[in-house]
Amino acid sequence: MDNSGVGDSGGVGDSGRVGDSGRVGDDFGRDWPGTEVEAIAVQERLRGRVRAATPAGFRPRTATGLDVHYTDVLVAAVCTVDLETLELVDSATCQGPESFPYVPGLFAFRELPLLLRALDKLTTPPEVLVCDGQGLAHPRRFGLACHAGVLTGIPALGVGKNALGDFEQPGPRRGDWSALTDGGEVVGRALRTQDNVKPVFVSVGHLVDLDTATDLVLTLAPRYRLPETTRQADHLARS
DNA sequence: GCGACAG
DNA sequence: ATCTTGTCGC
Repeated sequence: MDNSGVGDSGGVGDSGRVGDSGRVGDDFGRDWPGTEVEAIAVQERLRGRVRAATPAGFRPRTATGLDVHYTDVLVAAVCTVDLETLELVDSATCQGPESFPYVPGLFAFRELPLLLRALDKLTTPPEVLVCDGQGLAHPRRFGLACHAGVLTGIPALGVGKNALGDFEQPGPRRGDWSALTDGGEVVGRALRTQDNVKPVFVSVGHLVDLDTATDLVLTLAPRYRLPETTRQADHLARS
């Protein structure tokens, strides 16, 4: 088939050209508001495009981690690792000035513009995006991972170090998990990736279900709390 | 109303 | 996110 990147369904090429090149970074569907009110409106408009099911035959060979480091400017880094060996196979960075203030719930507007430009620089098309933050585990069900997935058309999931919703402590062993809820709705999982270590918070971004996302995160974190994708991207962003 | 709040 | 020493453990 063809999961070559941009412009999945929905179809309203409301800003910029329609994707035809297979590049990750097409302008399709992108707009970067300048105010919080506009940003929330963008989230409300795009949230309906999220697909929380894993496409049949989804067998990624690589996973791509996204992270942003804050200094004078923002440094976005993306790192693709082989899911078999967890070795780095591709990476890119991009830096630029702060373009949106930090507002919990409006994260994507701060980090995504640079992250998308970094994704454009990759040699190999990403198969699944592992975002540093939440996906559906978000007050409007449209966190960074959903936004990244919808704008690129690439399967995406969120792995947060902290949660926005409510959860009970999962069991103490690697692989144990408990439901992460918000307003009584299950929006993700508190997942223990290492024995007796604080859990991470996994949620669906786009084109993956919660079980698949959980499996991927466990695969990516055989030894450390955070997935290798995140660790590699974090390392690259601060170098 | 007030506080808390992904990175 | 970032400001920051030492310390315990594999």
